[in-house]
Amino acid sequence: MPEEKTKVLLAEDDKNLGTILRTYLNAKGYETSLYVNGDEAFKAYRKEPFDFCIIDIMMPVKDGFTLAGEIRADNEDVPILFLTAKSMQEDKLKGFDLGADDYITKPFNMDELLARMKAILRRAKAGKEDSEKQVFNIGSYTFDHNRQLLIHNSNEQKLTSRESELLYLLCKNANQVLDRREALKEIWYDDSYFNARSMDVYIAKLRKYLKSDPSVELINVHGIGFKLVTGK
Amino acid sequence: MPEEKTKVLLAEDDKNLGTILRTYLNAKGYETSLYVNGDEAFKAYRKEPFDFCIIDIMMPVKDGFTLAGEIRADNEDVPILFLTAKSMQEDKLKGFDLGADDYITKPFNMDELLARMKAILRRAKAGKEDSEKQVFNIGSYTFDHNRQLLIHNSNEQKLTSRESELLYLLCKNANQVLDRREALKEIWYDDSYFNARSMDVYIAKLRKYLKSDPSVELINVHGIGFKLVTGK
DNA sequence: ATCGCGCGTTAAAAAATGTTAAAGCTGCTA
DNA sequence: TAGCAGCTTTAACATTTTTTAACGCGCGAT
Repeated sequence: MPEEKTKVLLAEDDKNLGTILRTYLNAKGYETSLYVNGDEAFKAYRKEPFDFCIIDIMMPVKDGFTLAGEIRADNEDVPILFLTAKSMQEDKLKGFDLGADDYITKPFNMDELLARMKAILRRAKAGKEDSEKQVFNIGSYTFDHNRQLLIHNSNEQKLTSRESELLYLLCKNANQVLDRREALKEIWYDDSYFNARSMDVYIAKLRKYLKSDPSVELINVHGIGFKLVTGK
Repeated sequence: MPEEKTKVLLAEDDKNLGTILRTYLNAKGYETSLYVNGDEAFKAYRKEPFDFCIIDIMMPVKDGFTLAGEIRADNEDVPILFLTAKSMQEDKLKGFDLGADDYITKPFNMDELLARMKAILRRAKAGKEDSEKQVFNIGSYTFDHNRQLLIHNSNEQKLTSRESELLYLLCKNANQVLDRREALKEIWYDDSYFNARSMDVYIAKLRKYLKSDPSVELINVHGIGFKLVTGK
């Protein structure tokens, strides 16, 4: 399967540097479009989406900060990397609060630029996978495993780590039996007598938290484990 | 493919300590050669290249500073770590500007020595191939690891080194659990009780800095570590 | 039915963490 | 070199989380 090329928007007013960069990035497998000021770049951006933006801060007509702000207003996920002059004062970078992912100071090594791009893209990708389905609906409850939060009618119950991990396993096995030993090995790394009793204590706690919705039940399967029955 | 072992040059005149160190490092997978003075060490160095140098400063015939200088003159990249006596004044080391990567004071813990070696080697490696991302977006905050700055609504909070390093590790593991011990070994080189408590103090500080955005949370995972949960 | 074992539940004990402040260090400056 | 300022560690105490203990009940096999 032919992999989709990453489209790079490059906004750089120095034609010399810009051309070199574009050539370099194209050689590295990126589909790079060069624009010599923020205005042109934004016009192009509106016509077609890009996967990555490299923006020089100091440009005529429309500077890099403004351009980045406009792009961010439209899309808060697309990675943005700034090119800054070495002379730029720290306080100027202060305004650099609009969700740029990184910056690099001129003059820079093109390999380093590439390395940073890759790091950002890798991270963005990982971020998407991470934030997958960690949120479950349990009857009228909502459980956010990542935040360790159990929400019911706009009131939030913070869960402890153990509570959250146990509820997470139960949710993954909703309406199925969660085996005691499995859970113990997963959370306590060892199914000893005391850990088993500890788990029972947590089951009791979860029942308390979940008692507001009678259609949700946490029932025991004698000698086997527990089952989270969600009402619907 | 068999991985190439890291070759370590160890210059230490105390034969007792030197032998123990060599044995320890060899057990940890480093190919270690021991020399009892700077002269012998440099002769060996000219014959074959090393990947890492551990040099005692006070040695007969040719002292550690001289040896390090000679090695640096030949190769400005090879990592050098000094062993110093406790009595040695800080300012003597400071004046020595021959590109040592670190030093450790006798008597030292061998695990700590190893941890520092690993840190230095990791940095050297990272610098070459994959310079890491250093600007992170944490909810409505922007964290610049390089400048040790935490920016929110165009107001800057300067961070101390420890704060910045810890936040950096947390960001690299955003929405994942950062293991306590990992962080301690990375930043404090040693996970002792007091270092762990120190880390807790820094966690509290970071929480204060980050409290302006309620969608950002720094939650504890009991007995394991911490997790930086970013809004979005 | 009844006996043993697994489970429900609550509370106390133990361990880990939260938080604040003071003590220790280091580098800088007058 | 004394003193100050910033940073880190240590100390002390508060709070939270987890584990252990204790007691009682009910399921299920005999």
